[in-house]
Amino acid sequence: MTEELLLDDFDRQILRRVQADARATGEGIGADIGLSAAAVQRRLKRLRQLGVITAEIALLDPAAVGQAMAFVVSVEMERERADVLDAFRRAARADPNVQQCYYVTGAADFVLMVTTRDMADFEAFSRRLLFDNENIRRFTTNVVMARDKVGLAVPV
Amino acid sequence: MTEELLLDDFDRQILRRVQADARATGEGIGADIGLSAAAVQRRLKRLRQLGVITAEIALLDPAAVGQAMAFVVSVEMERERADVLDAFRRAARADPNVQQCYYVTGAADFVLMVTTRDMADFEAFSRRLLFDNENIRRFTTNVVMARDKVGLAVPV
DNA sequence: GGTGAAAACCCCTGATC
DNA sequence: GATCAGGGGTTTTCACC
Repeated sequence: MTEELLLDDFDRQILRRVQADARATGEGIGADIGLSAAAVQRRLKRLRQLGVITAEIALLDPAAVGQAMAFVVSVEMERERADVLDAFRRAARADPNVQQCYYVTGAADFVLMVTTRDMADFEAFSRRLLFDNENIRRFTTNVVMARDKVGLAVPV
Repeated sequence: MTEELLLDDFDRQILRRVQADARATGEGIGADIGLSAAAVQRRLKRLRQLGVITAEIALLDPAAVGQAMAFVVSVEMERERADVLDAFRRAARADPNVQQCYYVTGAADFVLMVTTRDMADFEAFSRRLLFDNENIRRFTTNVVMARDKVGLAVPV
């Protein structure tokens, strides 16, 4: 289990900041929270090494790169055998149209966030990952009409 | 509508790279795709100005900051009146435990990705946003047991 | 329009206190 | 944690295609 007690208030303020803007400078952050630029950088380095910061990435406007459509797909497997679940996991993980894959409790076994260029692209995707899969009992698709809030930021 | 034709192959390669690592240097990227560091930086600047790159952010390990639990919540509204939908939208957007909120077609009206510290935290959240809301007909919650793939990267 | 090369600038890094 | 010096990355300018 990862420890949370390794973070003090400065760390949390830094994390809040870089969660919104990974390009914020040590000097800018330090000026706001009352730390020198070097101290902020030292803490950032530590937070990366500890694995608290897992990645720093660029977010793209899906429409701008031609990925206009998004879908929420709930998948119910035929039976919950470990090898069957793992096989689906791997396939979902490897599929470029799958943005997110969650293994969940409840009626569904998996919930996927999928982005595609258009409807034809989604049909190709669903055939590839869903229809041609004997182990899937059923799946339901919700078409995303509006992405009201999209982020991976976590309250800290 | 945002145009996609403004991107050439160099742009797409750069986008692919920074989607995985926003701290990649212009020199490193340029070496891989056959461009000078300056050219890469020029293109990155343009991609930011065009809004193709909407943000550069740090991703945190939820467990490391004490946000161990995640939920997929499907919400069905009592009736689809624009003002009712907008009110829910705003509330979801403002809630720190709501990572993502999608307005969708199908049985559900909204799908939310929610993270919380623990079950008590989720109960407080659901009371706050869901139970105390006259306009919600019903909602279903799926507890996330494993985050198999989590990202916002888009195929480009 | 685009690029590559070099200088200036800024930021990060490491050593020292 | 702060300060300062050194190295590296980014940004700008410039000449060129």
